[in-house]
Amino acid sequence: MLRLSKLTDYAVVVMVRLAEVSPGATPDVQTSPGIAAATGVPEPTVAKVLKTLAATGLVTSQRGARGGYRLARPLHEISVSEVIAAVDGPIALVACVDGSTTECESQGLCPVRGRWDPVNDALQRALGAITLADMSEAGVPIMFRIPVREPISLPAAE
Amino acid sequence: MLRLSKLTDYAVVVMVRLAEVSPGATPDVQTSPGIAAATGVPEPTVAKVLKTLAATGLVTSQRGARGGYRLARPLHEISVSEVIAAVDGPIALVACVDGSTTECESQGLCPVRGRWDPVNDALQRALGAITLADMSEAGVPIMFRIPVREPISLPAAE
DNA sequence: GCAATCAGGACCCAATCGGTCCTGTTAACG
DNA sequence: CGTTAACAGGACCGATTGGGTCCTGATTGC
Repeated sequence: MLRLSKLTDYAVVVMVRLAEVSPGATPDVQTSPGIAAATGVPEPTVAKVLKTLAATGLVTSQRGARGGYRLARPLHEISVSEVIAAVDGPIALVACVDGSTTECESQGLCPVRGRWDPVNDALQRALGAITLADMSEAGVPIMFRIPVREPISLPAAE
Repeated sequence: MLRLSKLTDYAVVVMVRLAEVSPGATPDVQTSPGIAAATGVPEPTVAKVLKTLAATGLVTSQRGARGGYRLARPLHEISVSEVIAAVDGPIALVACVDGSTTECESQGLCPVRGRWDPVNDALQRALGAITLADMSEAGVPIMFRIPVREPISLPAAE
């Protein structure tokens, strides 16, 4: 596998979307329904992702009426590994990473006890070197981006 | 997550074990039950992993009586990414990697369409640079290794 | 010919993820 | 001051997939 969850994908989509707001705009925050409408991701899922991201500090929230979410840092300062860690938990390739010595039933027999650590480390460095800005800019023509203002409440048909 | 399956872990254990045989030894192959006894991994699981590895060419098999398995290449020529790809399928972080344009329901809206590609590439390079030899040597004192000869049928108690 | 061993399935159970919903709590606006 | 809009933080369920076992062949050495 090594296939990460859709939630992480959604998180990237949402955060990139979150960056599409002028710093001095009147509502400098965006609401869950608004982002859902703009990205096509179901509202409850967007809300769930946003709450998770807010809990880990990658985005900041404004409660109450006229509230919403805002990026805690610019895109180019947020690495992919941070997003993955926030949504999917710590990046660990295998169950017996460290500690948990009681877990492995084949205690002294397991020839690779803790050997995944360098692999995890390499992975961490590779993912830490890529920022959301790298995933956002280029690749997708600007014409495909939905403008921020106007939540464009989608008709029920679709 | 990004937590890969136990099968991959077992595959590494089994292959490292497979390397613990002298090139000119009388039985230069090892059987599934023998490896299972030496590593502590359940026999059926070992057999399953071995069959998968044989199907992808990472190990070669000798059928019939006195048969068994043998590493196709030395440990230091087998990268972690190969093992992962063999057991868990191709390394792809997200469902919509390429092709499968019909999959994404939020077609033109998805701002990161195909943006995971550089991430996957970085991952591939990171994992491709680490070989099984890197995971085998050091870290585990040689005294913990079970000698190859003598399958030491474990007592039922433990 | 017999026995040991791999090959390649089918199969089931459990864990986990994806997704939805409900009930607070907060804060702006009239 | 009340109402409303929006986040917070759960519980909850269904579907998918992985982990693991087992069974029936095919092959080869003795």
